[in-house]
Amino acid sequence: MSSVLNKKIKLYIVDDHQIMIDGIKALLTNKPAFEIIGENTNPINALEEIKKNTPDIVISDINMKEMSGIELTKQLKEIFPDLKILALSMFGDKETISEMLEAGINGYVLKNTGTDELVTALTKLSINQPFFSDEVTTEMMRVISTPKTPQKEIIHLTPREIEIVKLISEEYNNAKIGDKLFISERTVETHRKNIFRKTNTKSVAGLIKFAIDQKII
Amino acid sequence: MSSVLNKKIKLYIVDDHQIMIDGIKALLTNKPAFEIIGENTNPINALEEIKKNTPDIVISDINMKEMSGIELTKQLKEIFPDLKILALSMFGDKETISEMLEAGINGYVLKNTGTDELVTALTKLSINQPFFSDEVTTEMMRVISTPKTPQKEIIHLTPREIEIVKLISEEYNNAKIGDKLFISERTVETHRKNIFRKTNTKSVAGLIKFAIDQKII
DNA sequence: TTTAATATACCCAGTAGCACGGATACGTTT
DNA sequence: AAACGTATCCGTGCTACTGGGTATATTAAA
Repeated sequence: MSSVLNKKIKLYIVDDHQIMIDGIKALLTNKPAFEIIGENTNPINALEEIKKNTPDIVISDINMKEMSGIELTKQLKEIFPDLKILALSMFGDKETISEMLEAGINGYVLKNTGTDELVTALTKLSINQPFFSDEVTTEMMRVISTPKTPQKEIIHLTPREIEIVKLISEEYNNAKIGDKLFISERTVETHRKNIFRKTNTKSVAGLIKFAIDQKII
Repeated sequence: MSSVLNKKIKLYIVDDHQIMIDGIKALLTNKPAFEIIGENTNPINALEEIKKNTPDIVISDINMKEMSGIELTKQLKEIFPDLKILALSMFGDKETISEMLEAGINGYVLKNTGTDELVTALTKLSINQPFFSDEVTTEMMRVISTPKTPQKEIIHLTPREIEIVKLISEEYNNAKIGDKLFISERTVETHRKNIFRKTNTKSVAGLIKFAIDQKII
């Protein structure tokens, strides 16, 4: 704690939106514990600046044009494992939270939560404690408590099979598919058989639904 | 212009995100031409406050929990047709822009554009001129220049045909469908034929994609 | 090196779906 | 009332797909 009292906590702000940066700065003007040593609307430039003049905490948006906050976090953590990173985001969806946690985030605050929360988060992070908005925590709990993953077994199709599926979805018949791929119609039939077996479907109808589900088409 | 010089332009800020409100306020602190007479993170409450103490310009976010900026704009414009409304949004997608224009928006600024732009927009609006961010303008031009709408003709399937489509999508074959609907397999085939003709598809693959597109399944 | 997976190809028997016929019933328009 | 469009129904053949095998060359993994 003593170090916290003796010297200011150096902050660096990365956010696509200048207004958001200004908002954060406005919030912290009357908080002498914090000192903003830099800001940038471009995460790539921010990365370079942080390398030269390293802050204690980086406040970063997640959804940015040039580079995602997830990527930025990964790169920063690789160079400065002790650097604290506070994610600031509009959304608190499962995937993003999971990815940010894996990247090594120290805190996650939703942009629509109270302003005090930001200060609380920064204070926590400065004394090596994590901080997450309630909504984020709830989402995290939900993820953890989910009875494992629905364990829908991963169906693996070979590259060739995926090609065939795509052509089937484009309404080609077996003969045409054979022509297109320079293989015998018999071979196409074999691939079809294997595909239906693997995907547990018994008609093109089911196959197409599978393909859409798997984002093959 | 004289009125602008003589008295301050009264602003009201509506945004889900307190930080964003603070950012806007910070931006305008050294702009004596503007006076912020109110702010709210809840558009419904904002609507009530604005009714009581009406500003010259309302700066509003578009994507808000309780009520969209589009709805807020409509309601405000109904009561105060001369009230200027400046939309502030993360995104500049076609649909949103169109809807906002229909609602009677006076300006549209993207949150990730420069801070000066906000001041420019407010100034323009105060002298009864519209203002739109370049990105928004570009998108608007694109919408207008688009050769009409792709006019995808509405394909009408009869209730019976829709039933058939559903059953096909569930991997039933013609015989089973006939059994289920108490009709001959031949009749099912006729329906199929007509469905393929109407939907301009030539295999189940295309039909399923059509059905998903049309939200039949 | 043996094993497993992938991609290729074929045969054959059975059948589902398609093309091409034709038919009846019902409502709308002229 | 006649004409028209739409929805419903049915039969006959032919073609394409299905499902059961078997087989080989290549590559990746153990």
